[in-house]
Amino acid sequence: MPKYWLMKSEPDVYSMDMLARDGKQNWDGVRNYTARNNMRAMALGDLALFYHSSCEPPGVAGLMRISKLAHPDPSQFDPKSPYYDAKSKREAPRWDMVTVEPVQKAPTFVTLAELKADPKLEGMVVRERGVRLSVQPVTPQHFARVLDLAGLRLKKG
DNA sequence: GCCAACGTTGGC
DNA sequence: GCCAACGTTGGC
Repeated sequence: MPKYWLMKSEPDVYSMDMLARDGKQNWDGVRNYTARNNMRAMALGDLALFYHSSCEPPGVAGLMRISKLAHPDPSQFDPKSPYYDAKSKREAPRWDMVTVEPVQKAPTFVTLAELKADPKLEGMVVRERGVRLSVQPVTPQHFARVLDLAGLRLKKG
């Protein structure tokens, strides 16, 4: 059983289009323990919604797949990186990243306002005010509904 | 640009 | 181990 996720990125920094162009990307820079733990709970083949945050409008821009399990994020050891963490030791890395690959850009961008307006998406974490978790779990029901709104269709296995 | 809500840090 | 202060997230 695959699990489902939502992962936020500011599109100015990294967007769904860039992921589609790059083919795969290390999801680095996560510096929140809950978000990190969610990445550690991911399995190969898990699907994630690519969410654009801090932009107008915020919302779901596409679908991606986890292609490499959580492994240490090298930026934590790089003093020149904005994600540098002086307290993290190489023998005990504090921060992980996963590698993601694009599945498909959403034919229809689904805005946060639309997510909030949909009765079927009640309880979805991203809708909650003040919750700023950048890697969050999504229920299978919510996930299927968002794919529907986005015009995304999974190939039948 | 504002600022509420949050997570983290560090003094005690 | 409490909790105030601080820095950050992220919608608006």
